[in-house]
Amino acid sequence: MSKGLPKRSEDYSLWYNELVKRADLAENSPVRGCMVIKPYGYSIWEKMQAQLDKMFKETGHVNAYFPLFIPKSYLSKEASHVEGFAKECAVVTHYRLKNAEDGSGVIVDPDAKLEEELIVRPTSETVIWSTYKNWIQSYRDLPLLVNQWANVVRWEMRTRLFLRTSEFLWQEGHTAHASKQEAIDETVQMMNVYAEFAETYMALPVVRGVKSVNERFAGAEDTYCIEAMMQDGKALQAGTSHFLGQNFAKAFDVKFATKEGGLDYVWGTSWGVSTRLMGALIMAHSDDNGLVLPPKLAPIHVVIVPIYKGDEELSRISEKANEILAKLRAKGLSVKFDNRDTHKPGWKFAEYELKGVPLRIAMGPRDLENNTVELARRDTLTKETINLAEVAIEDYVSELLDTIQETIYQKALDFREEMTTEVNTWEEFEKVLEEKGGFLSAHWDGTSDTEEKIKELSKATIRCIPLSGKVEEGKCILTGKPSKQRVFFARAY
RNA sequence: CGGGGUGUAGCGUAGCCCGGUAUCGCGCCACAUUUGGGAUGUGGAGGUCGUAGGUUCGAAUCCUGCCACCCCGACCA
Repeated sequence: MSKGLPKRSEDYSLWYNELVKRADLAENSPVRGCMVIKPYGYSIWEKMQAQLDKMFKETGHVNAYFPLFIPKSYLSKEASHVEGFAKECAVVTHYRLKNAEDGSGVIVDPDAKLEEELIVRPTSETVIWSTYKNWIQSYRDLPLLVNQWANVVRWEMRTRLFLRTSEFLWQEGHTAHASKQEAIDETVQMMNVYAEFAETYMALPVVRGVKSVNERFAGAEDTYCIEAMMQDGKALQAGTSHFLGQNFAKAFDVKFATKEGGLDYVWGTSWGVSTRLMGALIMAHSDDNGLVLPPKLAPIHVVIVPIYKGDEELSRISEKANEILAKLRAKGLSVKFDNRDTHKPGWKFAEYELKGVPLRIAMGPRDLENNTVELARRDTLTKETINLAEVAIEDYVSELLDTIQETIYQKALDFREEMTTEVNTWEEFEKVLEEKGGFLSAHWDGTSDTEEKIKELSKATIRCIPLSGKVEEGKCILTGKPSKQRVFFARAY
């Protein structure tokens, strides 16, 4: 491994790719478009999962698991849904291999062709709704609030670690409701859960909004989303929540007996976030020294690095270090004491910076003499010396971690604000997009044609119609037709 | 899937134009000296040059096919 990461300012995507690999988050696999998520990367994902799962349970959802394979016929039941996914589905056609007669290895046994081909799920609406048909008879069975943690496959042309891979991990919530309003409320609620997760845990400020018709989920009536801004000025969709109307209920004939004695189709929602959040986390906060992780998602909060000459000194430092370690752990913090003698302190400093550990405590003979430790913050790269007689280290560290979490969030928020520009003419739009990037808050006439045209001309898409957006009369940036609200445009991942 | 680029040791590379069995750095192993920001020295291990063919006495090098990866488009979370 060579020193130093590529600079963000020189080659942002190279920086990202290298960082993902060098920080031991993930690597490319032998299978095209798929990734190996390495233990360190996976432990961040596990922390995300744990928190999200808790939030889902708190809002009344339960977990279940549905099959990986979907009969081909299911996918064609909802017309716009097929259209949305057909181009990127992996298909299972056979169920057996055999040895080639010429000894060249195994081949697909042509006699083992499946009666009906199976699709590797690109998303599970179809299997789940076909199951819900049996689970729902009466309004008493509603609402049905189910989530599943799973992998899905979308055969992507161009892949990038975490941001877009052919197989990825995610959660998909699928709910069924007796009324339209209740389903809409659920959709909005889950968007808000995602937004809260992003902001509080990932320290990632997001814009809550609704997708335009072009950008919304195939099969949905409305797609709500959270959009984040990356350091290179490109937007990234961090989560989506869909109001499905009665589309899937009608496609899979899911009806229920109403309280009033009638029979009606149920109302559905689905919502998901994926390992793509890992990409967002990396691109939002990290710097040229490596990862910067918000304490709430960092697998290791604090690393203690001893500086010593000889075994005797190490054992004296270890004794003190273990005391501190015990105190910090008692506070519920994840602490690592790196007493490996195979690497020098300087090497370890660089290593933990690369991996984004929020706080580093260094302890050497001088500290032992003075009863101090050196505390270094990953986010600001600043150091301070703490006198252990004057402050309770566990309280100090614990508060500092909270400060770091806030600082990272605030920095990302400031950046997002700075990268959000109101534009009023097409010339301005093109200029800002080219020279600055970021979100462009602009008027749009509300038609798909115009959106399409803007995309062709500028490569920018409507990221969302912000829920907190300024409602004001204006003229469409491209056509000059009347508009009632500003929407957010950006080039996006 | 279109356009461009790259495949040489675990990683990064030189050599390719001009054919003669592979260079350097990092990492790895051993020993010694080191340890408050990626240590130094000495010795050592490690390569079917992406892959399959072809040309040739001889191919990393020339030719053809295929594969993978990267960048830019179209598609998407």
